[in-house]
Amino acid sequence: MVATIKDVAQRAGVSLITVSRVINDARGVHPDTRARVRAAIDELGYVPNQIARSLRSRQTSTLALLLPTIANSFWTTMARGVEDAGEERGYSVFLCNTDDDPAKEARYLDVLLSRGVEGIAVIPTLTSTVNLQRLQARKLPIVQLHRKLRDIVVDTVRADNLGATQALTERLLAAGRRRIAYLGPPRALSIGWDCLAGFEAALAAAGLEPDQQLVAIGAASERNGYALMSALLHDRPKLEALVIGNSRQANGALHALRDNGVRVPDDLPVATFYDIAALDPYVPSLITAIQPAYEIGRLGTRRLLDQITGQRQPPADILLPARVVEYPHARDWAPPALAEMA
Amino acid sequence: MVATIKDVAQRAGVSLITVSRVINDARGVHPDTRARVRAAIDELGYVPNQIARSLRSRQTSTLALLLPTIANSFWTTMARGVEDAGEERGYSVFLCNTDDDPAKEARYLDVLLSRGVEGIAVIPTLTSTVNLQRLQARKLPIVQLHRKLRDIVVDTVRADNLGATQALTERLLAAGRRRIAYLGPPRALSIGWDCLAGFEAALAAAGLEPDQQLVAIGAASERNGYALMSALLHDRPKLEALVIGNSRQANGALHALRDNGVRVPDDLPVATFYDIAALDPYVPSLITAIQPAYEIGRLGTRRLLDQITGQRQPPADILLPARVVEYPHARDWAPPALAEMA
DNA sequence: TTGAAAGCGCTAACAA
DNA sequence: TTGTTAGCGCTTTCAA
Repeated sequence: MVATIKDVAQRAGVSLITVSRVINDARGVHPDTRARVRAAIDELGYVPNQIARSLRSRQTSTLALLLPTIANSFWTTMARGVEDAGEERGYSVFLCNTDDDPAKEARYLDVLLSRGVEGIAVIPTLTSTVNLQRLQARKLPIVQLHRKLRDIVVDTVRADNLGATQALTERLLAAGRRRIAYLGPPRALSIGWDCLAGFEAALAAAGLEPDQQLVAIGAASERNGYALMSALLHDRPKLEALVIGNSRQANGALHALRDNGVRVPDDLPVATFYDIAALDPYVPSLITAIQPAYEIGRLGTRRLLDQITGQRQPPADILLPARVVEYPHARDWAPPALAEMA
Repeated sequence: MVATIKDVAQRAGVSLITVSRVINDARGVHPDTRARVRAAIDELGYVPNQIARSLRSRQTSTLALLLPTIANSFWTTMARGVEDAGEERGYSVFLCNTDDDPAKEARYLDVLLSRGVEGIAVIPTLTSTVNLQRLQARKLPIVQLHRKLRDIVVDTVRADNLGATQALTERLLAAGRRRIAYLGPPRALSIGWDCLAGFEAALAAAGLEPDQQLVAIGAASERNGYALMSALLHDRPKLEALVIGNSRQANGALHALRDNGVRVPDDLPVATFYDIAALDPYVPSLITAIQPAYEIGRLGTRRLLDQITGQRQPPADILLPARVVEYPHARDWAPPALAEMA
């Protein structure tokens, strides 16, 4: 059998509680006693049973992250921020793939409640409100990441999408473009609303009327990006530039441009939300806004941990700036000299 | 306070154990009683405490996956397979980023042991052996994914890299190429060894002597892929084709080819391990072997769960076939007709 | 079909 | 500085 605290106590010739104090680094244990207990722990290969500890102390040192899917590097970059922030404070994280399905999300919440997670970071679906209200009723600390539901008041950490889209648009304006089209996700999403607002703000600042004929809005899928782009090309051939508010739509739109013989950026400069680094010399030159996925996860989780440890602050909506860069940009590794090689 | 089994029992007018039987779907409870208990559960919003349950029953219904990093879609595709297989049987999964650091791996193992995970799926580092032996000493079920350590006997599920590299090489041979170079990771890695063996097997089957001057081996990084490729181009200008055994090296090598004005595939056809779908119309045409990451995770976890539930079979080394495809390949979505659009 | 008693491994509260 | 007692919420064992 696996060693318990009792075995350690016997071997060290002390009581259970003394061992407990040693493994919890509590003060008030004589250094000699401590050393004896430590020795016994090593000899037995004792590992404290976190389950028993949790049952008694009501602390599990676990968090959960509900995310659309782990099979997408944008979300997992964020997840990595969550994990790292958790690890800093001794917390483990359950990752749960909701597939953006509220029912699946609800099922996971039961599991997570039964496992006693101390806080939940969530990238909510459009209709997560009821699920999150249930958590609030239990007073479970929550933080929203990346997306913001309006009908609920909780800490939120996300990118400044309005500012980013405004910056993207300004780059195109600065290059002398005027007939700028916009392609983005539905306004019902916080992101969709913000991106469009940023686009319009930039136009307004330049003294331009937004032309509704140049605004194409639809579901944030690759397929739909292709469709919307095709329609724009068909109806409004004289585009001078393009802003895209979503990276999946951007993929589809780039396919459509390619299929229609439109070269990027020679025929049409494109500014978009995007984050791909793998094969950058082959990607067409783009102006891109890179959302701080890792920082969103990390800061959000720190706020969550602050809630858990009782440092409750009023819920805030925190916006982190996106970085605007041009692709292809410099490699993050330098090609080594030939002489360096073995 | 949160409702416990005791509250439910009181409300339903039965004993604790009867409630326990209901939530565990045990037989031998009168339908009427069952209904009464169910009603009490709903009224109180009772969720069983998995911690208490685990302490008593010694079952946590949790697994762990130790992987290099969650911020890489190859690993998370595999992780998604692990999660889905776990969910099928009611298991939650802890994901742990080892960053390929055995010390970090060891630290996570302590946490996982203390949390009572019932099994561990691991993508081992080169020097994980000691860590894994510690688990074996505790009789904790293990499965290795994707990589195979030689010094330890446990279930392993991975891609048939030998067969895949052989198939890649054969494609180039079938196209009439003879002076084929090979660029891959160190032989000390199971993958490195297998890929090189597959390359050589294909040459041998075609009656060709492998030319050691055309074989470049080094660390599996993008930077190193660039360096190895540059050296090959410098020393052996008359290459007719290229096989690459690792996707990070492939990225670097493609950079190097581009920087040296070598067009792919016109000047040099390239066959490689690769898995990128995002912007395929822009990626140079490649022959690629796609490893079944999801299936590796899923099958491996099923084997792990079989071990846990006592269906122990002798440890096996299971090879799943890789798919060989040519990039750019067909989109997995069809562009919609313009008429379809709103 | 139902229940009473014991105890999983640990820590909180109190005592010496 | 060290120890004793009780009990976290549940399931196992045994009994009715």
